[in-house]
Amino acid sequence: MELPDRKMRILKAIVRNYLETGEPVGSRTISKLTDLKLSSATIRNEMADLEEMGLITQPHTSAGRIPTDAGYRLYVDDMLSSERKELQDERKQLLDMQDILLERQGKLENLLQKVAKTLAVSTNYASMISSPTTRSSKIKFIQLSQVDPQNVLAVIVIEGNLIRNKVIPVEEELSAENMLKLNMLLNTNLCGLAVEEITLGLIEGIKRNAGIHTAIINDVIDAAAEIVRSEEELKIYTSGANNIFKYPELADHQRASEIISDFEEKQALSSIVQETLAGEGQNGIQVYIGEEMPVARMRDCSVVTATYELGEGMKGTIGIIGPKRMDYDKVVGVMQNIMGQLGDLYKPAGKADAGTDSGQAADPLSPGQPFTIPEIRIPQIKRIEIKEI
Amino acid sequence: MELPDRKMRILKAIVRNYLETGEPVGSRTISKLTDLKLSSATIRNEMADLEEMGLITQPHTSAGRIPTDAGYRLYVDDMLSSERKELQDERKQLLDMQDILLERQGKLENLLQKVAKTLAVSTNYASMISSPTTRSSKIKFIQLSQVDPQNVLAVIVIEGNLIRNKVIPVEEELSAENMLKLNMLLNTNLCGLAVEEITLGLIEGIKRNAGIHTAIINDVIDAAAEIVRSEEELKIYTSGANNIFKYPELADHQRASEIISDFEEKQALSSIVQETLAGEGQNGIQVYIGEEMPVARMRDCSVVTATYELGEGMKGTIGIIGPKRMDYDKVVGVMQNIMGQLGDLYKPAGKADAGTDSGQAADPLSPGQPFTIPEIRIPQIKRIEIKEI
DNA sequence: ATTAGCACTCCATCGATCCAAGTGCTAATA
DNA sequence: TATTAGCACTTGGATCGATGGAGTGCTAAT
Repeated sequence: MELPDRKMRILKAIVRNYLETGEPVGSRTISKLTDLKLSSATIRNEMADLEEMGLITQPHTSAGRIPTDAGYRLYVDDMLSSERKELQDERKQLLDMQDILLERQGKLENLLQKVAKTLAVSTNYASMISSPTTRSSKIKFIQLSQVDPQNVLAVIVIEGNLIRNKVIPVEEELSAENMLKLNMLLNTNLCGLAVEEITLGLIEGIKRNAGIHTAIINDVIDAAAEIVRSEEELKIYTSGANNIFKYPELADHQRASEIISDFEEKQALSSIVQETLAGEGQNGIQVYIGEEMPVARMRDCSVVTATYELGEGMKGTIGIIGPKRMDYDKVVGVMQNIMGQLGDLYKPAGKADAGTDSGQAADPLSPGQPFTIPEIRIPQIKRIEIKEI
Repeated sequence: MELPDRKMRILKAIVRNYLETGEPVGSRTISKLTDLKLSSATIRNEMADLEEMGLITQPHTSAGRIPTDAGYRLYVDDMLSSERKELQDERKQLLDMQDILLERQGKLENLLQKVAKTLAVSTNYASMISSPTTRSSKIKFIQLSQVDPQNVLAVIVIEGNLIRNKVIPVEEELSAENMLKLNMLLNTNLCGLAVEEITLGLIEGIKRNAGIHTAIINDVIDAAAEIVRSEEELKIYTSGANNIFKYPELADHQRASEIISDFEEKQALSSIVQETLAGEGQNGIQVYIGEEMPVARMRDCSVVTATYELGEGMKGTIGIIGPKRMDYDKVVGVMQNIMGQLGDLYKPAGKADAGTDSGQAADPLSPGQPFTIPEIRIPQIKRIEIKEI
C-alpha cells in the first residue's frame, strides 16, 4: 500500500503518539506534534481520509483516533524496511548491561532464563525464548555403562556439548566385554552424524552388525537410538508476564487471565515459535499484530519474534509479547541486540573459570573455548581385555 | 485457645459460609444456617463476643462479619486436629484421576509439572511443587570420559537414578589409562556415600591417593566433586497462577501482578519451600494464613504446604496458594491424596514398558522395578589393556 | 437466657447533570 | 484549490445526591 508522504507522516505521528499514551489522539495534538505546519482542521481532513482507508479508527464518535491493525502493519513495515540508524545507538546503549548478563553460564537453561528476563526488564513487555533445536547437530560421543545390574546408563553428547541421558532398564546384566563392543559399535556408526540422519533403517543395520545377538543388546540399541532420535522437546522460558498489567487494555480479568494462562501452559507460545521458525521475516524479525496472531486468545496482543542462532543448526526463537500499541522500534532494537549477543556466544571467548555450576542439564558453553567442535572422533578404545587384579 | 462449643459452632458456620460466598455473613444467615435453633438476635450477641476476641471482624459498621486471620487459624487447627472422616471419601474420589495422571513418566520434571497441574485443576487455586532434595541420597555411579581432546564428560548417577552431568574443559587430553584409573578411584571412594558426606577433606584425600599427580587430574577431581557437592538447585514447578483471578480479593491489578510475578520468579516460593522443609506440621501439612505467610507480598493469601517423600531422603514440598478464604478442608484432602500417591511411586510397580522418553534430565522412575536400589557396587572394570586392532 | 422490635449506619446503585475533548461541516482566506 | 477559523454537535467520564437494602446494637418483653 502506497501512501502520500503527508498522510504517511500523519499516520506515523498518530501511531507514535498512541504508543506512548495509550489514549486516542486528536487532530490538535498531531497539529502541534508534527513539523508540517498544518492546522488541526487540515489534519482532521487527512484523518478522515486515513479512516476511510481503514488505517485508523475512532473508539467512539467524539474521540480521537487510534490505529487499526492495518495501520500498525503499515507503520511496522515502514520501520522494518527503512534503515534504522537509531538502532545502532540503542544497541550500543544496551551492550553494557548485556555484557554483564551474558557472562559465561554453566547451563543453557539458566542462560535462556536470564535472556528472557533481560528482555522483559528492558522492554517492559512479556518475553519468551525457546530452547534451540538440535535436529541438525552432530553426535559427538555416545557412552553406555552398567550402573547397576538392572540399569544401563546411556549418555549422548551432541555438538555444542549438549547432553542427553537416560537410564535404560535391562532384564539381565551385560558382560563388560559386550558393553564395550556395544559402545564401539554405536560410536563408530553414529558419531559425526546429525541427529536427523539417524533413521530406523540405520539402526536396523547396526543391529545386524552387532555380531552379538541377544534381545538385551537389541533393546539397548533401540533405547539408545530412541534417545538420539527423540524429538527434542521444545522448552520455552518466559519472563515478565506480569508486565501486561502495565497496559490497561490487557489488564482486565478476562484477558489477563488468558494471557497468564497461556504463559504458564507454554502450549500457545510453542505454536508461535513454530510459526516463527517456519517463515523467515526481514532481518530475521517477524511481527504479528492483533488478528495476525497465530494464537486466537491473544488477538489483543502483538508479538515480535526473531530467530537466534547459537551454533550451526541450533536455532531458537525469542519473542516479545505486548499490547498492540507496543513500542515496535525499541523492541526491534533490543531484539537485534540480543540476537547479536547470542550469535556471538559461540565465537571464541576469553578464558573463563571452570564454572562451579552443574546439574541435570548440559553445559552448552564450554568456558574458555570455541563453541563449535573441531572434528568428530571416535573414543580411543581400540580393544579391551579384562583381567582380575 | 478454648472456645465454648456454641461459639465455636457459630465461628465455624461463619467461616464456612464466607469461604463459599466471599461475602460478609450476617447474623440472620447464621441463624438459618446452623441447627442450633437460635434467633438472629442471639447470634448477634455471640458475634459481638467473637469480634471482641478478635476472631471475626466487620469490614464496615453495617456489614456482616468476616473471619480474621486468628479466626481462620482456629478453624484450621480444629480441622487438622480432628479426625477427618470425609477425607477418606475425597481420597477415593480422586484416585481414578490420579491413577491416570501418575502413570510412569520418563522424566521427573514432567511428573512434577503434571502433579502441579493436577493440584491446580482440582482445587482451583494456584499450586507449586518443588523438586526433591537429594542431599542425603547416595552416589551410585560415577563416570568420566574423554569426549574430545578438550573436554571431559562427567556423569554422576545418584540414588533414584537421578543423573547429573557436566562437561569439564581440560588443557590436555588424558591418557586412556589415566582416565580409567581416575574412574576407579572416584567410584571406589565415593560410591555409596551420601551427597552430603562428600567433604573437602575427603576430596583432598582422594587427590593424595590418586597416585598420578598432574594438575589436570586434580582439576578433574575437583570438578567432579563440585558436581556432586554442588547445592542442587531447588527447582519449582507451578501451575494455575491464573486461578487467582477467580477470587476478586486477589484479582485487582496490584495484587495480581505481585502474585504472578512471585510465581514467575520462583524466588518467593522457594522461601516457602524452605520454611516448610524446616518445620514439620501435623500430618506433615502446614498452613500459613495471611500475616503468617513467609512472603510479605503474599500477605493477602494463604498457603497450604506439605512435604512429600519420594525415596529415602528425597523430600520435596507441594503447596497450594489461594485467598485466605480458601477451602481448607478440600485442599488438605487433595494434598494428603497427592502425598500418598507420590509416596507410593517408589514402591514396586507393575511391569512397564521401556519408556520412549528421554532428554537432558534424568529418569527417576526406573520403569518396572523398585525405586530404591538394592546395593551399591563399583563398576566391574578391573584392569584394562589397550591394543590396536 | 432468649427474642422481638426499632432506630441507626453505611455502602452500593441509579439517574441526572455537567464538562472536556474531539469531530464534521461551513464559510472565509491565501 | 488547499488551508484555516469558527461553531454546533456528540459522547463518554466524572461528579453529586437521593434511595434502599442489609446489617447492627440496644432496649424491653418474654
